[in-house]
Amino acid sequence: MEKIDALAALAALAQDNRLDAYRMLVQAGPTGLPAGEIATALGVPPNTLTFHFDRLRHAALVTVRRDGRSMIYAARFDTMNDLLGYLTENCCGGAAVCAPEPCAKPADKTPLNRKAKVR
Amino acid sequence: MEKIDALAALAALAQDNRLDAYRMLVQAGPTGLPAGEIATALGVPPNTLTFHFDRLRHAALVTVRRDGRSMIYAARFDTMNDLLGYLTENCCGGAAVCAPEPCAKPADKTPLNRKAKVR
DNA sequence: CCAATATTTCCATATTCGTCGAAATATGGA
DNA sequence: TCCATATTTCGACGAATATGGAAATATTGG
Repeated sequence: MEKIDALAALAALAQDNRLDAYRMLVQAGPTGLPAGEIATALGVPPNTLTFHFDRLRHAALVTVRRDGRSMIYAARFDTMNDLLGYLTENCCGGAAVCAPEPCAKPADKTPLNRKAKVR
Repeated sequence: MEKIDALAALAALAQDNRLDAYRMLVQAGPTGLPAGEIATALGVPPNTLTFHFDRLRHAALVTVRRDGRSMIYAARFDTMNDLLGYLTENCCGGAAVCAPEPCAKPADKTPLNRKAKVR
């Protein structure tokens, strides 16, 4: 995942209503949920939600498909995985360092992971 | 990590200059880097960078300490780990589902992870 | 104390963001 | 076709963001 894509995904998730909507979709699984159901559950007017879904869609975090009169939104799990990968690689000193424990790291000044590609 | 903290961390990272600055700090390790060095490297005026560091600091993503005339900023790896944990738990259908593969999931309509705590 | 260095605070500005009323569009059913 | 339902598009608004010039603050060395 490129930096610009990670930036888009982070920005998309960094908003209350969007994070809530996205989490509902994640729990709903690949089946997805109709827009109206989410609007009702979150107490957000449908047009406002459309705005937020656009953001999530442009960040490749959700997909849409029409089912009758309803628009069914579903989470794109692959993108979240890519984002996690990006954050682990680029923003956590490498998975090996961060994944297991609260990040033990060397005390010397040599960068611990030259291997991490910096774009 | 609470939802509000995750939101703050996501918002803090969802900006070009801040993401760059944070990544520099991650690579620098616990030793950290002086503000001026980062300002020069990124080509951002020092006062603008102060603004961004404030955001990162309020999101608990970095710490500061004074060393002579310089302010040394350092990444807080623990917070990034918490964020990754939050995203995995709440936004990826549970680590067990997402970590290994591009998220294979059941086709039935039963929510796959009732266990995931929703705050 | 004074000058130089490093960073922050204050302030103004342009841009982007989140929100929602109102109208428009799409679909299914009688 | 006409109506009800579901969602989007349009337009406007206040709030929050990102930016940087200018001045203020803190620290070191002479």
